[in-house]
Amino acid sequence: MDQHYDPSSIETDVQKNWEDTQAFKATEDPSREKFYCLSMFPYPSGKLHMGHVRNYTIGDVISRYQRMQGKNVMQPMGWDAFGLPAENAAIKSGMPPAEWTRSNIEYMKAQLQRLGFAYDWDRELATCDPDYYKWEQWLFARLVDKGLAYRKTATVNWDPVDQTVLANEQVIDGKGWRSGAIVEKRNIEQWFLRITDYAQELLDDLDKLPGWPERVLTQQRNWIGRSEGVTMDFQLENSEEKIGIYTTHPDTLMGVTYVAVAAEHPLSLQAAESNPELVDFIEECKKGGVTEAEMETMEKKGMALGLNVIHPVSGEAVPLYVANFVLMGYGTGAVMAVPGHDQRDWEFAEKYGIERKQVIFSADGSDCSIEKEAYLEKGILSNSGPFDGLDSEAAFNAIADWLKKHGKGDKQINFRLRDWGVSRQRYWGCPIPIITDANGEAKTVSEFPVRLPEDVIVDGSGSPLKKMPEFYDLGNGQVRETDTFDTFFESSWYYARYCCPDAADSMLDDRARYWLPVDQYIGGIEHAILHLLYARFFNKLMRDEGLVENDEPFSKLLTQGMVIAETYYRTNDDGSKEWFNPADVTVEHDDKGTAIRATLQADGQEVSIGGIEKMAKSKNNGVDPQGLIDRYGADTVRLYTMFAAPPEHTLEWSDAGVEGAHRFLKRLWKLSATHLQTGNIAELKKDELTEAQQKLRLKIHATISKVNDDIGRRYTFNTAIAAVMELSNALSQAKDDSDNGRAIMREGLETSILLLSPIVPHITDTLWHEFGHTEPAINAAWPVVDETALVQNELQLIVQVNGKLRAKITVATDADNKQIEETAISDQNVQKFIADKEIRKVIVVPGRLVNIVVS
RNA sequence: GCCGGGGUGGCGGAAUUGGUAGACGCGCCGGAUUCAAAAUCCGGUUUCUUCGGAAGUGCGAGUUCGAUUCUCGCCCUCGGCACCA
Repeated sequence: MDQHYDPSSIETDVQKNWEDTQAFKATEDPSREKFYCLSMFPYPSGKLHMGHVRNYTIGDVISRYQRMQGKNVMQPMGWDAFGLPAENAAIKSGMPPAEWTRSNIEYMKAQLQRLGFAYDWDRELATCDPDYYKWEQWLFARLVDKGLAYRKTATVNWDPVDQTVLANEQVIDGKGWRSGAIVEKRNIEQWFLRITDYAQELLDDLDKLPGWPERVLTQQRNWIGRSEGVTMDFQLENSEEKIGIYTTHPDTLMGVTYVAVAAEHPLSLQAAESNPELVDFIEECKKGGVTEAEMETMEKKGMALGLNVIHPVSGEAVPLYVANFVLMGYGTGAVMAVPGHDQRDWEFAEKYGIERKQVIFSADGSDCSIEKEAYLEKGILSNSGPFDGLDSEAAFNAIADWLKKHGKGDKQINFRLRDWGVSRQRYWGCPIPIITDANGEAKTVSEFPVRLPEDVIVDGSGSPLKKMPEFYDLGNGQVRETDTFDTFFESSWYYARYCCPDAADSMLDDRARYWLPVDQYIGGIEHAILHLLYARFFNKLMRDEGLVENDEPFSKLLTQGMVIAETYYRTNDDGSKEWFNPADVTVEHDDKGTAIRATLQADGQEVSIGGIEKMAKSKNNGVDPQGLIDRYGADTVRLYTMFAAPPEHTLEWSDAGVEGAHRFLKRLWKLSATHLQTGNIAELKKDELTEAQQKLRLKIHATISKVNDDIGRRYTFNTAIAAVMELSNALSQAKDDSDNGRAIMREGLETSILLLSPIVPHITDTLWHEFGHTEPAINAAWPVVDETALVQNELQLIVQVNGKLRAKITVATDADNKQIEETAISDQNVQKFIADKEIRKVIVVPGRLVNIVVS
């Protein structure tokens, strides 16, 4: 065999062999245990970035490991092909989005293949293909029929210069990204899906997902935001008009001293007609930031409307305010305010001199004063008329019952989650299959797909569809919808379509019921809420349509961390920063290895070392995977990304680390080549092993056991690799030319090769053949632990005195505690520390340590 | 402001159930090889030290024979957030 490791030639050969033998084609086989491993599909933006490489390597390692465990593995790949970047590229280059997207797909597919991922490419799909999107049009039509999709007016960002709707990310500081014009809010008719109908189930079923990270579950729970409370009406004084409010603290109802409405509330707008000051205030509220962080920290402001409302229980009049912290979009746009028991209300009352009334008192007599801040604990009611003496919990029910009995309110469960607006006033997306007739009546189309015209010019002034009567004008006053779906629509069900990508007569078929749910889903944490929530919702919609049987689409979820890298910059005269790519910078270190100086290779002059940040165009710190693959081969790139950090952590890019990974592969190659030169190997005689040989075999089998746990259960690929590195270090140190010695070397090398094969599949497959195997490594059985190799006659224990390490002793495996104690105490160094002291206690932890406690 | 992660050598990280802190890799130092360099190989590498040891996992307490691990308080940092009544 060649003494020299040449990744590019072996990787080409191995990949060709996989392709020729259709090695990763997945076929349904009910007699075998299936394993569906899915990595989130990429948006075809042009070329792969490091985040993709990391994501897909993780998925590939899991897939290949499961395959070697004997499972029937399916790992597909496809393209999230609709979206805004294609339109932006079209504006810049004039290339139609379809063409741009398809050429990107072609290039990126070649990159994925070059990395050697074990995909079943026969299942490839692109969401911009009519054969794909026709089925979501079909499903949408079903949802319209069922009343789960409906049309209502909603607000969008409107660029008055470009005459187009803008996505949130196209609005920068309130201005259009291209025109710079001040963005306006416009109300237009849009389609919504009733995800709120599924809010409770989406919440409850989170409990069925123990294989999801806790923080994703928490984020989803918070997003759904279930709360139990009470709705009730406050009547306007001297009027028939009522204001509905929602509260989660009805127990504090008797402490209400004012009611506040949102700036956009009808009552507030009405009052503004005769109050110019109020008009100004409402305008001011519109301008303020709307993020949660801004809201929580901003000054609480309001204005009295000069009206009173009647307390539903006491009949007292309390003032009505408009306040900047009340949101029109949530609940009823009005709140009851209890300054005594809500900190925000307390601050508002303090500012405007409104009465604070205490109605909850501590049960145990501890301080519950509301002089300095609101009292937020539960307690006993007082100053609450008929409800005095009840505790908070009992009062919740008693007050709710009272309101219901008197027709003034009722219990209600609220969700933060709102219905999903799916209309986008965009071109490059799936057409919404709706036709509006001359009477303004919307109906679904009956033939699918509604094809998106692809031969168009995108100039940035609105969707081309709106300028194509041949698309929308159907005659007789019938008009086709020109909006397209939110691209989350496509990504909400692609995982199911992979099971049967060629199903021509239905959205899904029996094959989906074989493969689903996805056993392992891998993707970025940035999708923790929206994509994963929508996909879960779609799964339930498809289930209720009889298309799938499972309640949840993804049994296990792994969220990989970001890829980050050092940044380098120079500050220009005008204070702006120019960023330099790490590849163009040389870093000098001091004797300890601390970076002290960085220079630009081009001019040799110094550059500033910035922080370590997420790889991004804006900081020019991205590392192009292609260059690394060309230089080191796919295996090295795969090995480094899996070795540098556990999958959930951020991964800090290091060129030196890549070198190290490459060095390891070279050593493995060399060690194998050297061993193979020693010729034929006799069979191992297990009962004639020397102590050193036993030790080495123990290391081999302990490594198998460790790697099984690390890859199969913990997904800590970095420690699995470290374990094999340890084994290979031990093998290279063993200089043993005896028959048994060479047999153990063979065993150790073959084991290392198979254990590493999910991670670095090309070099291992090549070596596997060099070791005389005719079947490819992907079809080899996973190494099995030889339990007899793990048996030890003696083991090492550590000896502590008062918890401090003082000696290491070797004892027989079957020694009893008394013998162990004696050996420990008689140790010379231990004696030094216990000499003239009294032994108070000896703790023996079997197989681990002895701790001698002395006074 | 709220919610959720983190904090261990010069660096990335390891220590899985409370039991040898720093595995493995990088970097750095020394040596071998070389005309020389690259590559490769061998050895060393937490800090302090009177060379016996001592200290040490963000800071301060606590529980324990024993704490990176558990509890309480604080500091820093990263991520998420839709004014959530």
